[in-house]
Amino acid sequence: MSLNETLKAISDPVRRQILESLKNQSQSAGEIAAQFDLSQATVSYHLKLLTQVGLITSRKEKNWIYYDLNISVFEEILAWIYNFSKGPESSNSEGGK
Amino acid sequence: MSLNETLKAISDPVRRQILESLKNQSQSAGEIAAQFDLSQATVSYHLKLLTQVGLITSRKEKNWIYYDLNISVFEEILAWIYNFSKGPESSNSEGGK
DNA sequence: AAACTATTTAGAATTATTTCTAAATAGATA
DNA sequence: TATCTATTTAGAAATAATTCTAAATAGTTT
Repeated sequence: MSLNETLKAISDPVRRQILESLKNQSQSAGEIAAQFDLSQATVSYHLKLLTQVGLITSRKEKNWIYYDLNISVFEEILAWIYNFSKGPESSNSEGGK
Repeated sequence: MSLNETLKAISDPVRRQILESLKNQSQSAGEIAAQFDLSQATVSYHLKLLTQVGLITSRKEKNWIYYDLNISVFEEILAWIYNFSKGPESSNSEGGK
C-alpha cells in the first residue's frame, strides 16, 4: 500500500494501540475490542483499515478472526525517514494537490 | 512534542512535501508556498503545524521568514517503529480514549 | 509617515475521519 | 434447523482537519 495510507494508519492513537497490543500475541477482534472503550463496530473499522494498509493480517479460526502484526510494512516508513538523514538524492511522497 | 502530534504532522502529503523541499535548502514561506496550488494562508497553516511539532524551525531575515528542517525529531518516530522489530518490552503510545 | 512586501490570523465553508446504533453475515452448537 | 456467538457492514451523527477569503501584523523602503 502507499506510504500515505500507511502513515495515516499509524497517525491514529487507537490504531497504534492495536498494533502495540498485537506486538506480543495474536488476538481476536473481540479481545482487541475489549481493551477499548469503543464499540466493537468501531474497533472493527480500525482493524479493517490496518488490514488494508498491510500492517496486520487476519485469519479465521473456528468462531473467531485472529489478527497478527505484520512488521515488514514498517520498513517503508523507515525508508522514508532515512531519506532525511541521508544525502540529497530527494525522495517523493505523492501528494501536494 | 508528542509522538501523536508528530505522526499526525507527517501523515499529510502537503506537509511531507514541505519537509522534503526543505531537505535540500532553507526556504522562505513564499518560496515554499509557490510550490503548491494552495493559498499562502493554507501553506502558512501547515508551516505553523510543522513548527509546533518541532519538525521545522523558523528564523526571520529582513522581510522574510525562513524555514529549516529539524531532523532530530525524526528520531522519536524511529524509536517507536524500532519497538516492533525489537523484543517484547512494550512501549506506550498515549491515547485509546 | 505612507505605501509596499511577506506572512500570519480569524472565521467560515468544505471535506475527511471517527464513532455510534441497528441490521446483516457466517459459522458453530444444540 | 433454530439459535447462539463473533464479527462486519450500512448509514447517520459527531468531531476533526483542511482550505479559502478577507483582514491584520510587522517590518521595509521611499
